[in-house]
Amino acid sequence: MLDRAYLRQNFEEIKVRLANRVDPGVLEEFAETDSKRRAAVTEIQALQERRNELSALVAKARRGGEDALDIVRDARNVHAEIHEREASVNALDEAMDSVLSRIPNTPHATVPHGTDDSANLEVGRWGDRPEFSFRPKPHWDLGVDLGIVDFERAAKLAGSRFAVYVGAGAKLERALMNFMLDRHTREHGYAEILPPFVANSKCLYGTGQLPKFADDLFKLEGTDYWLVPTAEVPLTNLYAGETLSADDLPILLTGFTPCFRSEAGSYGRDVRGVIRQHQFQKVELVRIVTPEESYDALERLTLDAEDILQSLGLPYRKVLLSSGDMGFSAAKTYDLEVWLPGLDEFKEISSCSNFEAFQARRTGIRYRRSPGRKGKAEFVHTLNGSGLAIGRTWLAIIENYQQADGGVLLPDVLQPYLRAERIAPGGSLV
RNA sequence: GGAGGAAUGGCCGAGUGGUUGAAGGCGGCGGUCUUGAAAACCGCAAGGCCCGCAAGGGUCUCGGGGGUUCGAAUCCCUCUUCCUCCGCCA
Repeated sequence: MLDRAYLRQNFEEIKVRLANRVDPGVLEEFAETDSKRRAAVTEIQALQERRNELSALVAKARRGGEDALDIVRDARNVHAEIHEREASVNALDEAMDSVLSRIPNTPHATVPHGTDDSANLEVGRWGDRPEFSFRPKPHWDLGVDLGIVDFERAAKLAGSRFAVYVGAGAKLERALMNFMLDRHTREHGYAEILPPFVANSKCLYGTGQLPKFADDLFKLEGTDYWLVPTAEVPLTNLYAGETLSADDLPILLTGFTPCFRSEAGSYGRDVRGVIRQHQFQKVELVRIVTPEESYDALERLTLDAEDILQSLGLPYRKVLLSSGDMGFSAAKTYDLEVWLPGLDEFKEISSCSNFEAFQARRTGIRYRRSPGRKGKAEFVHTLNGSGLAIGRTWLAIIENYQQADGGVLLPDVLQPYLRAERIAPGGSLV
């Protein structure tokens, strides 16, 4: 969330910056709630001051051997009045939290203004699209023909939008997981984390999925557990509520999890293949840094994701999202879109964002510049990005490396993991 | 799942109803001494919120929430987490 005082003091400016991102009514609700709350707090604090004075008088009188019954009577009245007003102060506090949690992050100055993806800016392109002497198949045909993915049997287990990976398909998924984690830990300096695949409400609130996007999540009935929609949730919340020292930063974390998304409201979109699933696997990158280095960190984190695409020889483009297309919590986002020859389009495979202090405020991650207790604790900046979505990498590989005979070549870097050079037309690794 | 115990500031640890926002120690910061460092000694140090241009004032905070009381770190209820024992279990 945004800082309450900062929002109050820069209200008109922030209103302009959030133009395409929030209903103006929500900002008016903030201003109104804020002034109501402050008036109520001021009142109740004056009453508390009166109560404390009277209590001190009672203590003094008792020490002098008097009973001070009249003072006690006054104090009792003040106590009752405080009690009465407490409820409305609490309600205003909650209203304040509620309205603040519905206000998205302010876009960075370098973010293009716009209402949707049409204002996005392509900032880079890498790799040559493969040329085929035949018409390249989409992965759903290719994968099913090879027998390495099975949608019909997956439907028996869990329904639509699930996949069962079989044989070389399963091994390819596992190889990608290992390759990505190895690369990020060995070459890019990330620490590997294997977190729980469920998280509680507080964590999802902290990273911004709740309260607004509960419909996108799976919740475990009768519990406060949610299936994680991304490893961003556990990795960022790892340090929730902690005050770190400057020496601890930057913190670089990578982790593999399955990601579970209800995909409510996406009926009819990307229904074929493994583009949009209720469960997909992903290796995530998280950086926790000081405010002054967060934009440099965004560039580096994005390059870490790009390195995976380049190592795998997958052509892609890099897109700077417009203010209208960015996620709720982000201040700046790059999307990496991989080329899919079977589908004949670029498709998002990684989304790398700087959240500035937005998530740090919600999760309570602070740090101290100078050691010890001297020096105020400040909020850190958090960033994350996919490094990469494994399911989409899987399909990008089979579509880009497909051969005329129906087989698939394997990128060099994966061959040691799979101990094979290609997937033969029958689906076996050879 | 059952039975007990615990939770205090950066860390350890006192504190069972009235200047205790909190002794003491460690750690931190500043200083004296020293060529420098160490040691020793002296001193300084919590955060949130509200009012205020400011100086400053007020209020809340001893795991979270609620209650008793004129007054709660201290008494009661509840939740969470951790520890010990029992049961179950990959």
